[in-house]
Amino acid sequence: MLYIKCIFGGVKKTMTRSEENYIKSIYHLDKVESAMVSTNAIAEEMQTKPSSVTDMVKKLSEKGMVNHKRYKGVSLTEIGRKAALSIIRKHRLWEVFLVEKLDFAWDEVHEVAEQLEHIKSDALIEKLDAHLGFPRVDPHGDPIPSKDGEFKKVIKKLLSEVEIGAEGVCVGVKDSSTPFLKFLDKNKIAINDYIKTIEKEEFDGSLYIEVNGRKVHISNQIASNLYLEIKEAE
Amino acid sequence: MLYIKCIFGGVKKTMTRSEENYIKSIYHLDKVESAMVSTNAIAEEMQTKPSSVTDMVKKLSEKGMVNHKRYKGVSLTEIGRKAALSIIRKHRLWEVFLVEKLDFAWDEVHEVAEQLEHIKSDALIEKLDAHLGFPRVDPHGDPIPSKDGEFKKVIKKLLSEVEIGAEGVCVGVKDSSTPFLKFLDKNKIAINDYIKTIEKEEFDGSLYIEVNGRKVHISNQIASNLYLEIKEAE
DNA sequence: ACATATTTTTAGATTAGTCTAAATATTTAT
DNA sequence: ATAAATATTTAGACTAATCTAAAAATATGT
Ligand SMILES: [Mn+2]
Ligand SMILES: [Mn+2]
Ligand SMILES: [Mn+2]
Ligand SMILES: [Mn+2]
Repeated sequence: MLYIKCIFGGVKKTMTRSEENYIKSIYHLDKVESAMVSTNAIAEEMQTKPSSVTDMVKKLSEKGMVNHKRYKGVSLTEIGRKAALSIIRKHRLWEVFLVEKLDFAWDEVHEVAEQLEHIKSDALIEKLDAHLGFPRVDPHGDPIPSKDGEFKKVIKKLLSEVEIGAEGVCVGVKDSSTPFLKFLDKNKIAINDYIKTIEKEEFDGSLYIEVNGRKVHISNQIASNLYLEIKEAE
Repeated sequence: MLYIKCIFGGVKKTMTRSEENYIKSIYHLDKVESAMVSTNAIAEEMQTKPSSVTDMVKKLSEKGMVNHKRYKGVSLTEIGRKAALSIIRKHRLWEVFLVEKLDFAWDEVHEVAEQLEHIKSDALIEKLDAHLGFPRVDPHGDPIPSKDGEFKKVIKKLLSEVEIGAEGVCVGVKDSSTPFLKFLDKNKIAINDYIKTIEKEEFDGSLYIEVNGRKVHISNQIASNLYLEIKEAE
């Protein structure tokens, strides 16, 4: 197994690729549910078996990356959270690189970034960050954590959940799957477009909207996967 | 273990990171000795034990990447050679990227390229190649194989082996270690500099040369690690 | 409350890659 | 040509990461 030293929040830890993938999964699950993360949920996310998860969770727990209460689930420690953010930072910076510099489409970058995020070199990621002009968000609108794990909180709401008449900049997608992103490309809806909600169809919950002034009719499923930045009314 | 399909010379093969590193080592050893490569030589190159080499060689042999005669050593098959060149291509393209785009010094890129060379994505490496303007050589002057394993043969000679009075462009280094590259930086000797040999010191074999017109005195050890492109006298 | 269903953990096996120590083959030197 | 030295392979063990099947804990429904 390949071990290379890295620094997370000032604490030197060495993690295998598998450990990193688990930590990242746990982070993502932790965010949406905010309770303890269940073994089955991790297994589902990682496309693996619950028994494998139990094994890995034990190891991560011994390393101080997660808190584990038998039969009750896991949560990230501060070190684990920092580690997760470090990997997410790398993943998103590489995604920016692939789209901005190498001309990949935004639906093609995930698999490669999934590999690149594990390259171990602090100098590399800092120089990459500079080369890209210190981007704040990735091609899908997701924020890029800073070196020490901070990130800008965007006040955003799903298009399906804003009141009719609301308007704002499209700042992200919830689903990053190829079919969805390709749909958006085809319908010329992109990050940073200005969107107004015009009317909601009672029957199917579909939405009449304006994208940069152009009228578009989208299903409720589409609307449930697009984020709008909402200006707080003062 | 992580397996991702890749294409080498039209033949789909999946190789682990470890297999790739072995194949690359065998390729490098094969080139200098051109006889069969010995188990101990591979163990030395890979910083591992002969018994581990034997195991891996068996696996590579079953996969059709090397020919193995028990107790006699190994040589690469055509598929193995193509695989090695594919990895070397990636390694050197990434080195160019690190130096040209991310501002790494030429003595800092090897370790990171050693990781990046294993990223599996044909699209990635083709787009990277284009992004870099299809470079023919890496920062150390080593040629970059084309997608299908061809590369330009440079007629080059070690500075220590050319006759006195010979002159030509410095096209590469034999040793790529940090101390040697830093020495060259310090003494302002770089790839593409024009070098003339003036005189050889009988006593220690050291060499008086001119680098872009500037007089420099270098030891025989330095001269034995610098390549000059020699113009064939017609 | 208690039986049933679900979730989680344990036990034991498997594969890749490595190691040490011992056995075997080859090379070298007398 | 034989013995000694060297090189290579085999045998057996170890760790990391996974799996299946079975056991144990927790949650759910009536
Ligand atoms: Mn990954
Ligand atoms: Mn993304
Ligand atoms: Mn490598
Ligand atoms: Mn190089």
